Amino acid sequence: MKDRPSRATGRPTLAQVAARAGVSQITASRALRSIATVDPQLATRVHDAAKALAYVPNPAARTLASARSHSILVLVPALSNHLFIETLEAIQDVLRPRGFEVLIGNYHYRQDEEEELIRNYLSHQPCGILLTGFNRSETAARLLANAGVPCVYMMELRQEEGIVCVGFSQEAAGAKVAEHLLSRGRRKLAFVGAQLDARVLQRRDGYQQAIARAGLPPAFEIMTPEPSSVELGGDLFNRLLKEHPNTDGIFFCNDDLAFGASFEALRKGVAIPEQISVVGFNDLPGAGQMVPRLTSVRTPRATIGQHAASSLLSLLCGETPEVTALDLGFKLMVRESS
Amino acid sequence: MKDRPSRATGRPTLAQVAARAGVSQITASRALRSIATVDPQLATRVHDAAKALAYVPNPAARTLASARSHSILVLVPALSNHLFIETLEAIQDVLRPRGFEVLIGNYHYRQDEEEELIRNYLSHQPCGILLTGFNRSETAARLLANAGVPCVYMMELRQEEGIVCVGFSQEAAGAKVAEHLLSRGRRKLAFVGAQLDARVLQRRDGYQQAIARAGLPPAFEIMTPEPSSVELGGDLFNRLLKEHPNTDGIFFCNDDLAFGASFEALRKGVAIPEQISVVGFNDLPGAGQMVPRLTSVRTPRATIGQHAASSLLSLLCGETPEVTALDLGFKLMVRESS
DNA sequence: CGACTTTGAGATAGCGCTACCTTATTAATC
DNA sequence: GATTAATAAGGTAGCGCTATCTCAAAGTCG
Repeated sequence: MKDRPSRATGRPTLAQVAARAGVSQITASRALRSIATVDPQLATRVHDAAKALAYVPNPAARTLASARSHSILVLVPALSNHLFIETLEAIQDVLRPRGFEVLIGNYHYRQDEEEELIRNYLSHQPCGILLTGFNRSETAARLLANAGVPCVYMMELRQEEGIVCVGFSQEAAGAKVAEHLLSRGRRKLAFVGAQLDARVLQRRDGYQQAIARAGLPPAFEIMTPEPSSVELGGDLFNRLLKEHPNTDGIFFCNDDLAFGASFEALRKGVAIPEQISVVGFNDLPGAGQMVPRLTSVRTPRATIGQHAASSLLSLLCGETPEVTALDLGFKLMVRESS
Repeated sequence: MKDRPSRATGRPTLAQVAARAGVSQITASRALRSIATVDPQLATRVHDAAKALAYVPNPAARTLASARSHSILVLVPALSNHLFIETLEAIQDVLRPRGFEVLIGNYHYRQDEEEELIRNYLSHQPCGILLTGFNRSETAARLLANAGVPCVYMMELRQEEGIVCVGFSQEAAGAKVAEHLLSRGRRKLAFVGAQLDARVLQRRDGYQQAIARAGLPPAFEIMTPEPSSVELGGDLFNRLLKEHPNTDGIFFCNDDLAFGASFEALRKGVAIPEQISVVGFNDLPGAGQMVPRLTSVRTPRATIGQHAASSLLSLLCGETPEVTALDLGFKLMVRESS
């Protein structure tokens, strides 16, 4: 048994820790991984030795030997949206302290890119994957299934055997917005959506259904696949005013669009909320400072990240959560704009 | 020589590729890594075999054997700031197609957290590191130096032997803002800064120096270490108006603060730019849509990421760039607010 | 109380690659 | 034409860990 520092990094190896603790290498390995079958007294000796040598395990060696890394892949459709940043941060706050490394994959709302990322990152043998929603290519889904890596889905809910997900009902949120606008006496409603991912469409559906339930004609829809931006919000608002000048309530699929619309309204002298009520989505920082302060749906994005990460940890321990579809709800923040 | 699929992933191994190509494993390895000493004809055979088997190298094995991974660590002070997201995206656009994996470390503007991230990620033996600015703990700097990993510094410039950096002069940008406000006839200037990192202070210095050069008294400063936010911008603006009601020009250290101030001004009826000129920094998306449209300094954050990544790649090839401090400049976007 | 299980520790053998050394082949030099 | 130098391929031996098997010691039961 050799016990010398690592060739490359010059850092101590497990063999050195074992030698110092006076145990075999494999016992040291087990002790450091907190595997039950090691005597507590020996385990303490090993931990002391590791601390004294400032031992840090070599992740590559660990991954090669065990065929599973300690990294967790998180796939999000965008980083430019503050929404996912907060989710990511919450995930990291849970996983990093427990010794997991978080790999971030941004697929820019593109299925082919997501597929490519999955293909690439699977070669790193992640021990778990966090995914956004359920809408992905057949191939991507098959890759995930074949890999046999535990997955947790975020943002959307689905009651299905073997699927663990954390989110809220996008439909219910859309419905809530419709009910709010109706309660304000608005009757000529519109929906403005961009970057039409599954969740935007679900919100739209919930919104329209609530309007239908109230016995009103469907909301006019302006939808574009372009990426959302403040600027686009202004453009779509102008288009809406031109096509349907008597609109009195608008649900924007996200706050960025609503911000842009608000600026245009200020500029054109369109009175919000007197002439038109405006509601956004996500309650991004800044929504409460807008002029007028923007009504928006606060989504539990940080909490979703936190619970998704925790659920994944449970799965890694072999536990099966009793609640497989965790609904964290949402909150309509009513402000001046409606 | 065994040539069977990987135990864990079931995926083909290098041995299989070699067998199929009728060469030794090491030759296959060299061919796939494009090492010159292999016959072009053999190399083609190897590449064909790899393609036929859909071979993907095992990064853990590669890292363990070569004591160097194919991952590049990028350390940024925040993800919540759109600025760094754009830089990150540009970095990934350069590095991912070349087979490098990008590891993102967010240290939340905290030196101790940066140090911890460096310590942690060095165990993954990254082949290069991209850092933000030069301001870090002694320990962090020593860790980096000892690791012997090529580094490129972003956002700030420093002419120093052996340091490769890509950015722009924060001082010059600050000075440019001062000159612009002075050219608009503003004489009672202020500087409002939050999240006081080195770059904010450099902008402030440049701003004050330009004011001094014009023979005017220094700008009044409101500075707070709190994280920047739209809301904070409004608060600091109100504080400034109370303490120095005759201020006629404000340089906000970033756009978020300027946004918040603009909203407060609208709400209070403070006329921008008639009563006070306002200038932001970074020219975030939305600055051009604000009411009034915000004058801001457009920073080359995407280009910085792109060039920093390219420079790092050069260093990895053993090349030494002739320009070690690449100044990408900036552009003052003059709009309605000034 | 002897056969059986349980438990904790160690020895061994890789994981899938690449560094390094060695050998075979060809080119270059006097 | 013998010696040296350059070049290209292969053999071998790990990288630093963990899975798996083995074995001794201690507990359990009818």
